[in-house]
Amino acid sequence: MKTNLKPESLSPRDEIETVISKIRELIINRQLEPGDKLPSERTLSEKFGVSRSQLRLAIQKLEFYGLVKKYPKSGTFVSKIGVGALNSMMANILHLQTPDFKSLVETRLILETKAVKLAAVRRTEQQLYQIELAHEAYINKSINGENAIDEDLLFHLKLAEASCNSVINSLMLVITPEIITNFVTNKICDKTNFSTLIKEHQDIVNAIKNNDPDQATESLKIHFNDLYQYCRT
Amino acid sequence: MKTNLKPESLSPRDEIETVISKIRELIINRQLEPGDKLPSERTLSEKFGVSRSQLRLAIQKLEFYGLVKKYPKSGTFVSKIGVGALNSMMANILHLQTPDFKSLVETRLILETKAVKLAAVRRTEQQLYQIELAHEAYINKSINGENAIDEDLLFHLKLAEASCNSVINSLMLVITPEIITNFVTNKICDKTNFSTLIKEHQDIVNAIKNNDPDQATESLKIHFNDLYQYCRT
DNA sequence: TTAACCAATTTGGTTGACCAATTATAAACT
DNA sequence: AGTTTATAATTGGTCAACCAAATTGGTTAA
Repeated sequence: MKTNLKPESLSPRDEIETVISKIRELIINRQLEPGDKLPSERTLSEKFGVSRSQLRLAIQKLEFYGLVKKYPKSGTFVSKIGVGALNSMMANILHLQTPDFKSLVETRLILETKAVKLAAVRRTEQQLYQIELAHEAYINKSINGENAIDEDLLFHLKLAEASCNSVINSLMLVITPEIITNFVTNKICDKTNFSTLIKEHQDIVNAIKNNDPDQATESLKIHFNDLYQYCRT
Repeated sequence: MKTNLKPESLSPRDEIETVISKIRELIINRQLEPGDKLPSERTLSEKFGVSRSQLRLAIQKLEFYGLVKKYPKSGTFVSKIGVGALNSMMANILHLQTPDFKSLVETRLILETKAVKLAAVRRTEQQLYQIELAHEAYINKSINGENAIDEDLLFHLKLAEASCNSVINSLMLVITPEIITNFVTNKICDKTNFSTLIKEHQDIVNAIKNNDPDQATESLKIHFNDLYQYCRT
């Protein structure tokens, strides 16, 4: 039987969620409306019974999801979003699960498929050169029989850059490393031989060079065929 | 003529970028290899001439993009990604522009189009019910002539949830509020009358209900026709 | 009455000191 | 000599005090 001497003590992580829950209740109870200025950090930390640093972390998280907006030395304001949406989004944030590998891969496929399509239309000469450079580096490393996973990653990052869509590029930057690190453990790559992979890369490069978005999309789908299969299982 | 008495003083934002640049140089010069443990925060802050809090913020940013991994009370470690990729990603992070509105909308279209397609296949009965509930709320608010932008947003968030892809759902949560707030200023919505919008929503709901992914995709494209046009301009 | 200015207060941002968990080191016992 | 245990040093995490910018309210001069 646990004595549980300190029932009020929570881990910092839980404290952050507690703060978000409390702020959510304030909004639900209409004590805090969209557009309103939040009470000062000191006031809220005292009101919620947490330290100011923990409260700041909670607000930082809310700001990351765009639910509040901070103005330095001035105050923090609730975003001008409807109460229902605010409520739902906060519930989502509170229940956020750590992303599963399959969702990561699936999302990567979606984003990169669109990225190469856009790249074929929008790429600058400079970006095309960067892609070709990365492609050559991949070839040189690969023909020596060495593992060229680094060069492969770099090649795909350059594809995302050439989409000329800053959001796609950012999102790819966020989800790619997580995929790479899990890749090593899940052993999904190195199924085919390197010469096939080189040719698949070359097809993508050519399509982008020729400003052919449909061909670029098709070439990428072929290249990612294994990944597509994986997502269906 | 400016006297510039404190040439070394930078804004905190710039200090963070300075720290990332310095860490990047360490990696380029092979003084820090993938998988290595970084020097302690105190050591690095002294070495770089910044306060520990600023250094922590820089490392927090690197961790967000998956370039380093923190283990509490133990140390911070460089992710096991190739040097070339690390270098390129850090350069990307340093040059990250604040996302432009068109990229945001374009990415939202990509993600939500795929989300409804997946939702039509994977949605649970509970998720379908949530979507229908949000749809009815939208109708009830809309037929009174009131602005139902909140209910509309909620409806679309439920669609993303029903995709059963945690990453898509998270990304939608991140980019949606930013779009909404800019929507008000850019005045892209309220072009069509509410009865048309209700029917478009209804078509999406029906397609998801009937587990028809292609129809769901098509219905959403019709609904987002104005947005597609906007992205092409 | 109005506008401009100034001081006091409030704000988020920043810092150096402290904390507990972890790890490295060395001593001690078998 | 090898293993275990005790101890000291190092680590990232946390906190309360401090800082400068921004706001606010009142006062004064036009």
